[in-house]
Amino acid sequence: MTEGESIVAVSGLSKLKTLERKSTSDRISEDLRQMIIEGQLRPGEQLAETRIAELLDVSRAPVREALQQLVQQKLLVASRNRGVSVVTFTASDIWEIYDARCAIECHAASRIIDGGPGARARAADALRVSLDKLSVAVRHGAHRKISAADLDFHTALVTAAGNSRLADAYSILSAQALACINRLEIAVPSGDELVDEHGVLIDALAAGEREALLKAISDHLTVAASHLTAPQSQAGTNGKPGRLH
Amino acid sequence: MTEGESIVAVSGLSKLKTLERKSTSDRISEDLRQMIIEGQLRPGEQLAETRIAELLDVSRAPVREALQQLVQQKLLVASRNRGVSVVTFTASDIWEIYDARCAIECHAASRIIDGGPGARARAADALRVSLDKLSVAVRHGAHRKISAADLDFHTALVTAAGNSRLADAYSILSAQALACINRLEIAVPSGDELVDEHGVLIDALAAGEREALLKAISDHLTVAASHLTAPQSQAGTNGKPGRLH
DNA sequence: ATGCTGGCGACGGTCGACAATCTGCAGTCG
DNA sequence: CGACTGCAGATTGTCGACCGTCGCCAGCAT
Repeated sequence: MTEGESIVAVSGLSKLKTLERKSTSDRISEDLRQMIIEGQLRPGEQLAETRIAELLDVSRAPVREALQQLVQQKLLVASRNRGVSVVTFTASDIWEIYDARCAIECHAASRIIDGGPGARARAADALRVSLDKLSVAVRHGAHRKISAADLDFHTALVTAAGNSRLADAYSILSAQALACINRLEIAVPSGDELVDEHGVLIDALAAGEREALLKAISDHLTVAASHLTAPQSQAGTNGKPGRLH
Repeated sequence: MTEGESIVAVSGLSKLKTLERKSTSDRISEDLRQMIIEGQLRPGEQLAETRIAELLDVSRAPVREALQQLVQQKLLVASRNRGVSVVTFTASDIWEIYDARCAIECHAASRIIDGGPGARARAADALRVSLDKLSVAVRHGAHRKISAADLDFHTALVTAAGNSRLADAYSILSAQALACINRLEIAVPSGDELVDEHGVLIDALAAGEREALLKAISDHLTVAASHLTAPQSQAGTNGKPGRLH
């Protein structure tokens, strides 16, 4: 009160400020989301409310809310009176996801450039931090870590545009893309190549080269989608059809 | 079975195929959504689960699910242990919504043009149908009808791109935009002008003029956002701040 | 007079139980 | 022998009730 500083802050008690401020349903939702994204749940697998509830030793109500959240995030699909099951992605789903990502990322990048040199520099700095984490993950070698860092980079790009609604829409697409990637254990073409590709994006952004940046993002996503839709390395060049898993 | 035609279809019973296939929570959600969109609920108004439940003579469970859906659609905001309240839009919210709409609509338009002359023609036809409805609404004169028809036109544009995820993301933005428009009973600058502006979009689309189309969409949305954020006609030219309602 | 503390009312979060619905299989009729 | 009908099991949809938490306000101490 007296100096604009809370008494909690000056007495060093701020560390216990957050004592589990999450509802049960949110925790369940986040845990399940992570399991789906990391591919620990098979596509099409039925998730019975009762089973999850007694597995977690909670009532069905919070489980139900959690499942509903994930349905709205398009990670689960619900059938009336038949419960929910883990989403199954077709090749056209993947194209949709990456096309939508392209829409949001390109617009975000364009808006950052519109923001002037200062905004460009700030965004580039933030992206460099994400890129460092990505390169660390690449060196470490864990698939899940790499893909997560990859998507974090792109999320950072969208976040830098400062439009929370764009970021919200992107987070849904990001989760779906991660689920796709992690389900088919595709080795990234080359870890270093992945880092380089993202580095190119940062350079174009920092330089303010709009057209080059937009094309780089678009190409980057198109290539990624291609790898996901023709993964078996010898399955031929069938573009659209083919169900994954 | 025998000829690929269901016996239901050939016996003319298809009309009763859908007999109220909606869950209670979905009906509640849609009704509330409509009320919020049409501005029948004041911004910031508290919505107590108990009150709604006994008002509709149902249990709290389906009401709770409906409210959660609307929270995820960003039409309600939830505070822990304090229930939900109708969303309040600030001027920066409006800019966010219209910026995000611009991202999705421009990308959709671009993809339609990518689809070639056939796709352009189909999309233009669909949009002309929406434009007819809009002009009818304009002649009829009801504000709510006009704004709804306006958004339907843009939704048709996004739908024509054939990306369901893009369409889903757009529907959330569309609802928010409608809520903004209907809350402040802005008379559209001129009904005919509104129709003309959309007609220009169709022409550019049919002609396949990508750059002109993208610019037209962007300008169209920017102008609309400007009208929403400086509505009082004498409130000065303060761009960003200012809380609506 | 001002700030803290305790009680009070209200609301959401969670729970266990009942009812409606769907799926699969067995039984039966043509 | 095939197809329709009815039953059984399981799961979801819905309900009423309890408990913890939050915001407000009166009362008290300073």
